[in-house]
Amino acid sequence: MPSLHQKIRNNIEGRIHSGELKPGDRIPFEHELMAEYGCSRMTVSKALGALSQAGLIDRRRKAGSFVRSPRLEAPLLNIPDIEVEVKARGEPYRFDLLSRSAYEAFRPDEIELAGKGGRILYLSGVHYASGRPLAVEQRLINLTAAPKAERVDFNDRSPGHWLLEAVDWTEAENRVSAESADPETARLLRVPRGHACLVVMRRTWRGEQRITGVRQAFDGHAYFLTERFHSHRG
Amino acid sequence: MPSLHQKIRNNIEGRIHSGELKPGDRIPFEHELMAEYGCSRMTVSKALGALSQAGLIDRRRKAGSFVRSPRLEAPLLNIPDIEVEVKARGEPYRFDLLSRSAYEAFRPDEIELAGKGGRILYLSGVHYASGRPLAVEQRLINLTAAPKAERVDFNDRSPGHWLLEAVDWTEAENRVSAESADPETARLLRVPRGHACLVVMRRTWRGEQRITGVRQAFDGHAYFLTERFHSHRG
DNA sequence: TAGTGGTCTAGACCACAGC
DNA sequence: CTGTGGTCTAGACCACTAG
Repeated sequence: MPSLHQKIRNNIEGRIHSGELKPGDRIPFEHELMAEYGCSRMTVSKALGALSQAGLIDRRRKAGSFVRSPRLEAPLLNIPDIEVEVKARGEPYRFDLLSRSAYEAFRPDEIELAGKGGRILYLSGVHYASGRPLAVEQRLINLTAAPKAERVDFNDRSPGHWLLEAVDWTEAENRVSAESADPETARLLRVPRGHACLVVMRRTWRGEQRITGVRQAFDGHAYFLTERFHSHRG
Repeated sequence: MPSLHQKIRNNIEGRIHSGELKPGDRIPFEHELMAEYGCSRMTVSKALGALSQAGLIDRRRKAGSFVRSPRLEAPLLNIPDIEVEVKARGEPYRFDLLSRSAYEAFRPDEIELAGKGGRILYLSGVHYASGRPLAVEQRLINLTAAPKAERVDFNDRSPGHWLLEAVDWTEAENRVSAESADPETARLLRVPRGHACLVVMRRTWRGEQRITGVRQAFDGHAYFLTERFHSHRG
């Protein structure tokens, strides 16, 4: 259940993205929104403040709040943390662990991750937003690099979220592709077989040592990656 | 004169960046900060909420607020130039123009690009690598921003390649998603209907002015995007 | 269960920009 | 001068979770 200030924010954000409110348009005054939602001014202010911080609106005393033109953003890339992204949208998040096992590296990709004789933690599970499946994840963790992982209960925690907090990393590589959903993935995502999925494969390092490798398959219609950056020429 | 919640935020942010507070450390509880700054809880909450939204801290009920692991910065992002990428792999490149027309902006997305009454150049075509189709492209060019485009023969030149050389840009936004191939796209890419395609939608700006908007659909099995980057913590 | 953050209220004063 | 947003208060109840 989104909070009231989230509702107000989502409502206005939707009207901007739908084109109902265009750059330059004035959005209702705070006191008008107070009346519309029957709430206090602080609540309205929190919603508009968040929109302002997100760069969607421009607020001017005495004049009002106005829809901004697309703004410049710093080129910032991060390892997407699905848990954080879902919660940032004001939706409840859940991770369901499907399987878990620890064993000695055997396949070539496992040996590349943990070295010969190194131990691997394999995890698979599903990320949910508002109770609907968002992504299926398969992950290998190098237990030499992150030994604590073996004692963590991932039944209700996103492994990626835990790793980002628990283990320092120095390098990461994302590979993004599109694939048709195999029957198992389709079942877990609750989409038809063959449905287009956005697949992100990521590897992370700490120095020369590999930490984790993960494959995340998103419903292609429900998720997209966005990056915004500016020219080095200006 | 910074406001009080700004002071609190700046103070904590400084202690994080200076290393006094490290990832995992707990920052003072709200009631402790209330006493320290002699202010109400709402003020403290606003400061910590901003730090949380900025991704610097993680807040957990009953537990407290904790410094998060650092985010990463992108070393460089660029606009992929398919022509350059294909040739860099040592393969012959070809662009086939399918259709071309110039007209006045009509649809909402066209008006967003060129303004009301602005003129648009629409191009569609296929990128080939070693004679095999790699991507289908549909592109709108704002002729106010790039008037020279109207006199260019794109029958054998990649519009993206020409634009990158002819027109300066300051901002760009990429949106990456996965879609099933519609019949027309499938025919052009020579893949089955419903085949998973990697779709890149890109918009570019020069200051406040839009330059171009393009949608490129790649065979999901033949193409992927890769990015590699470093943590600033090392 | 107790303590934390999450949210919200009904006021208030002030700074600033538009009229 | 007036009306707007910017900030702040001193409460309150609720949700979640660590112990």
